[in-house]
Amino acid sequence: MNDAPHYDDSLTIALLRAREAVTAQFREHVAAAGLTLPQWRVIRALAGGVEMDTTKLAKRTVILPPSLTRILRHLGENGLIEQVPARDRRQRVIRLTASGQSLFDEVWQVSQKRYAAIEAAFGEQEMAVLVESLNRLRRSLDG
Amino acid sequence: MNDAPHYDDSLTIALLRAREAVTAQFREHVAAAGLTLPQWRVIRALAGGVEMDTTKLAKRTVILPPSLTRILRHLGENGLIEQVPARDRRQRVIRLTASGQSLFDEVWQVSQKRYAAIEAAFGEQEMAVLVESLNRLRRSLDG
DNA sequence: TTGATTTAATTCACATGTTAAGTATTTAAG
DNA sequence: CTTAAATACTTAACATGTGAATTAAATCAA
Repeated sequence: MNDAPHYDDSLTIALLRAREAVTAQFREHVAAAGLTLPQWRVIRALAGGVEMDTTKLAKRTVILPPSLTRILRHLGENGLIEQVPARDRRQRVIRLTASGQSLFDEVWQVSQKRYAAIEAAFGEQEMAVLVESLNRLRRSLDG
Repeated sequence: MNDAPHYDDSLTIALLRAREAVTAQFREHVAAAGLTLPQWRVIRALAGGVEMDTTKLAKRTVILPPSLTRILRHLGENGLIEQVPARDRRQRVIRLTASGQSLFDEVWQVSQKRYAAIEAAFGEQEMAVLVESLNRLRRSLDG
């Protein structure tokens, strides 16, 4: 009926704003640890002794390969990650250093609290439903 | 119970991936028109003769002021937007040129089809519920 | 009216997002 | 065994994200 863009109702904008609101809950304490949010996603993916090559890491953290290359350089320079020898010499297999795991442990404690606070504010049940819905949306578009 | 990060179930990652899947549906035809997605958000916000200052535009398009400054420079150089004299001379009030509106009309036709396709794939009802849920999440975190 | 404060926008510096092209290694075809 | 194709990353170039500092104009207090 109305061709005018209903801006605030659009899915794309709603996703942007929701993401902005959620990341804001984590940005402060992650930055206090000297990390950006993408860097933190990488650290988090490797926590607990996980070893992973760049391709898997990129998919898991939702970071494009060129960005990940730069992020791994930063983290390596700060002594938070190290490279593991791999059979396939094209691959870069990465893991956390002891220092990286320590930093994870610190930041993770606060992150858990923030996550719990979001669940408390929004509703634990509704949050599970929302995550399910988001993942279903993605599957319906990928396939 | 389990301290290990349940990566794929996390709200932040689910939001990232869902957004990635949705924007992928629009990126191709927007790029074919010579626009990036943030540039398109700005064009879209101004469509139909809307005039807006930078602060409102930044909030509406979810683009931070420094980014918006650069985007407006690009769009101005391409003759898609122009400045409107404002009472408050600190403000930059912007509107589309005729050329900008034409480009909007073209791209918007395809965008509507893509949006409809997403609704068809995911479900119109579920989509409305999802958008409502995302906006409620945001309100519960902002307040 | 003057001077301090607030507001609007830009600039700067650095990090990430995005696409295309390039390099090294592995796999597979012949 | 040799070479073409595929794979894993990296580099390059440009656009945007992000926080801090800067500039210009409007507002407010005294």
